[in-house]
This record gives sequence, structure tokens and C-alpha cells, in this order.
Amino acid sequence: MGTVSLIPIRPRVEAVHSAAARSAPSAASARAGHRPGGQPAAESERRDAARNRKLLLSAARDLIEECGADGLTMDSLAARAGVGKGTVFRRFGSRAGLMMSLLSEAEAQFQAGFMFGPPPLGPGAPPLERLLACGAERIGWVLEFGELARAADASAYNRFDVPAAVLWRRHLELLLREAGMSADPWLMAGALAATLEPERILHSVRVHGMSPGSLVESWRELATRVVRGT
Amino acid sequence: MGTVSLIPIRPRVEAVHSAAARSAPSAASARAGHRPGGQPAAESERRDAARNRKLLLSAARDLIEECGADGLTMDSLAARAGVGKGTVFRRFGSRAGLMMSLLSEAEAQFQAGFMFGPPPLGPGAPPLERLLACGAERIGWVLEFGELARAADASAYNRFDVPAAVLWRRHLELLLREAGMSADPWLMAGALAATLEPERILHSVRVHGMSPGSLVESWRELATRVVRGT
DNA sequence: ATGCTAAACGGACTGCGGTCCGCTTATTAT
DNA sequence: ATAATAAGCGGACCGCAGTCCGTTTAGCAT
Repeated sequence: MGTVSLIPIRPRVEAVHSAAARSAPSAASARAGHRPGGQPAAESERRDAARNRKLLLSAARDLIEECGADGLTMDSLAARAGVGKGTVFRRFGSRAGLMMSLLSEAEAQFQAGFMFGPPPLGPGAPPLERLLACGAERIGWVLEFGELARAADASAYNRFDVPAAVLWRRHLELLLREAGMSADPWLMAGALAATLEPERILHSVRVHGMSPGSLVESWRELATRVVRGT
Repeated sequence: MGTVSLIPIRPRVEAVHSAAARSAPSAASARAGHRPGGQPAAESERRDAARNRKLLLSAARDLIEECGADGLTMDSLAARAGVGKGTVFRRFGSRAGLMMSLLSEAEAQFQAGFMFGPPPLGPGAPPLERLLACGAERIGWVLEFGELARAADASAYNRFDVPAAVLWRRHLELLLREAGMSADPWLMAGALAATLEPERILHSVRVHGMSPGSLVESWRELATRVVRGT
């Protein structure tokens, strides 16, 4: 036991959701291309699989428009798309995986903004300004896609280790380092990221009626103080 | 409609879990005493009910010791305690409610510490010192009871509005005000509270191997900077 | 065209949290 | 003691996420 042979079939899910195949990760990741960022999984996907993926994503968007993200069930999705339930799970691995796939375009755009976009969001501006800008951007993003994001996080035991979350935190960490942060930048980045989690932001807005502006203002205060400290 | 008459039976759950009876809260809370803090619900609880509650709590502790908090299922609990499943839900309302009941003693002790205990945790010390102390205390508390706390939070749609969470946030808010916080203290308190959430802390420790000491140190840095800003 | 094989498929099945509702029992008034 | 009644009880039942495994099919080699 312990060798790779214990992975007989390996369904082609779109992203790395669970830390399956704990051992021998090199051998496991060597075979068959997990497209890390996007979902098309370009290299080799059977026609019917691709067709069903599109069908499912489209049906999911329809259902969410009708019933909201929380109202979408995997059964209803399968029925609406006219495929079996097993197919849904084969494609997306889990409900959270499905939600992530639905988010991936918006997520990619957001990432592109702070990584390659124009200043002050993208590179070129001083770190504190970038921090303020990307916080504001994030708040707006959450207000637009938060319901989906929350559904994607929900019950994901490892929501902090999902690629998008790791990248976001790393970005904050980088900015803190550039700003000369003396304390542990990884932990401080985590603290800042915690502030901007969808569930919390949506709760502030929807339950307590906070305005987006006040959230942005609060982020400005927080980020400024954290960076000013050193 | 809209009057109180739509609450025919009212099961005697131990705490206010969901925001039921949205309207006429005064009339609703007027009849029959919800002991706000503790669970005994002293005034009028039938003998068998009290016996079963103790049975259930004890069985729950046993099961958690055997299988961990995540391994406890409501069915197994009912079976172990020798009662029907309906009884479990009548007592605790939900899985999260059960976990909160299990936590309530530890929670109360924690609260007593920062509200009435000796300085620097309790009143008497300057606000920043109290903030540092209560953060450290919280981190230790989470490391001890975090698994339960996470199970109590999990899937609680309104985990932020649960009494314990509200009190904790209010305490942070109070300290910030005393420290002369110029920005919105409620939002800043939320940001600080987010940093200390069980799920995040446990993730740092269990997945990334951070030491409790580094977490405390990081909290010190964060809190200091936030307060120093004004 | 034909046959082979790995991938994909579908839907029955499991386990869990939570609800419902008819039955039982503790408590209180008479 | 007895009757009335509200609280408590139990377990069948539901909806949902996620799994399993026998069957079908796309893609390729010949």
C-alpha cells in the first residue's frame, strides 16, 4: 500500500478541492493536466463531458437566478440540465466546487485587477495605496458576487487553502512586506483577509444595514493603521 | 396575523437560536422565562425534561470524547442517551444549539474573565492592555475549546448574532471606544473579532503549524497598531 | 468498419440534519 | 382520587449532499 495504484479512476474535477492522494503528490500530479486556474481543462476532455459541463453551468445560472444560490440543489440542477446526479459530482466534485466554477470568471477578473491592472490597484502605486484600493475593490466584489462566494466557502473544510484564497492572502502579504511590515506578514495578511470575508461583509450590509461606503472607510482606517505601525 | 397567537407550542430550547417571532418581541419575551445566560431554564422545567437534558449533555460529552465533535451525529446521540431523536431537537433546537450548550460553561467563564476578572483582563487596566490581554485569553480559549466552537458556529446562518458573539464584539468595541478610537468602533471591533475566529485560528495552528505564541504576538501587533492610530 | 478501453454516465443508495404529528406523562386544579 | 391540559416524547419521514457501481459511449488503433 501507499503507492499510487490506489487511485483507480480519478474523476476529472475542475480544481483541486480536497487534499486527496495525500502521499506521492509528485507522481499524482504528474499524470493528466489539472489546469490550475481555469476550468476548461483544455487538454483532452471528451465531447460529451464538455457539453455537459456547459449545460450544467448554464442550468446552474438559471436556477440561481430563479431560486438564489442557497435554493439551488444538486438534484434540481441535475434534473434541469437533463443529466444524472453522478455527472454533476463528477464534473464539480461538490457543491462548493460548482459554486467556485461559477465564480471563476469573476474571480479571475478580480485577480487580474490587482496583479496586472493599472495603479493604484495594480503595480506601480505605493503599497499602502494599493492596499486601500484592493480592499475597496474586494468589498465591491463581495457585494456583487458575495452570495455565490459564501456558497462556495460554506462547509468547505479547507476554504483557506483553495487557490483563490491563497493567492489573495499572498497578495496582501506581499503588499505588507513592501510596506515594510515588521510583524509576521503572513499572519497579518490573514487578519486583514478575515476582515473582508464575504460572510462578514454581507452580514454587516444585509443585517445591520451598513453602507458600502462605511465599510470602505473602515478598511481604510484599518489598513492605514496596520501599515503605519511599521 | 402578526399577533402572538401564532406561537402555539413553543418548544423549550435553551437559547435564542433563530430570530423567530420577528414581531412583537416584547409580548413574546414577556411570557415564560428564557434564562438568557445559562441553560437550566430554572423556572418550570418538567422533571423528565431536566433528566433527559442531563442525560443528553453527558452522552454528548462521551461521544465527543470518543469520536470528536465532528463525529457526533444527532442520531447517535439520541441512541446513546436512550431517548428519541425528537427529544434531542426539542432540547437544543439544532446541532449548533447543542454545541453551544456544551460550551456554555466555558463561554461563561471566559466572559466573566474579561468583564469582572482582575486586571489586566478585567476592568482597571488601560484599554490597550485589556485588549492585548483579552486577545491572548481568547486565543488560548480557542485552542482549548475551538473544535466545539467551530461546530457551534458551523452552518449557523446567524452566528454573528448569537448572544455570546454579540457580547464579545461589544466588549472589543467598548475597549476601542475607551482607547479613543476615532473610526467606527463597531466595525473595527468586527475586524478584530474576525481575526480571532476559531476556524481561522485552528487553521493556522493545525494546518500551518503556527505556534500559539506567534498568534498572540501577531494579535499584539495588530491591536497595538489599531489603537495607536488614534 | 470493427473492436478495445478508459472516460463518462445515471440513478439507486447512504448518512445526516431537521420536521411532524400522534401518543404519553408530569403537573396542577378541583 | 380524578380529570384536564400543556409539556414532553419518539420515531417515521423529508430533503439534501455525496458515494457506488453497473452500463454506455467517445475516441483511437487497427
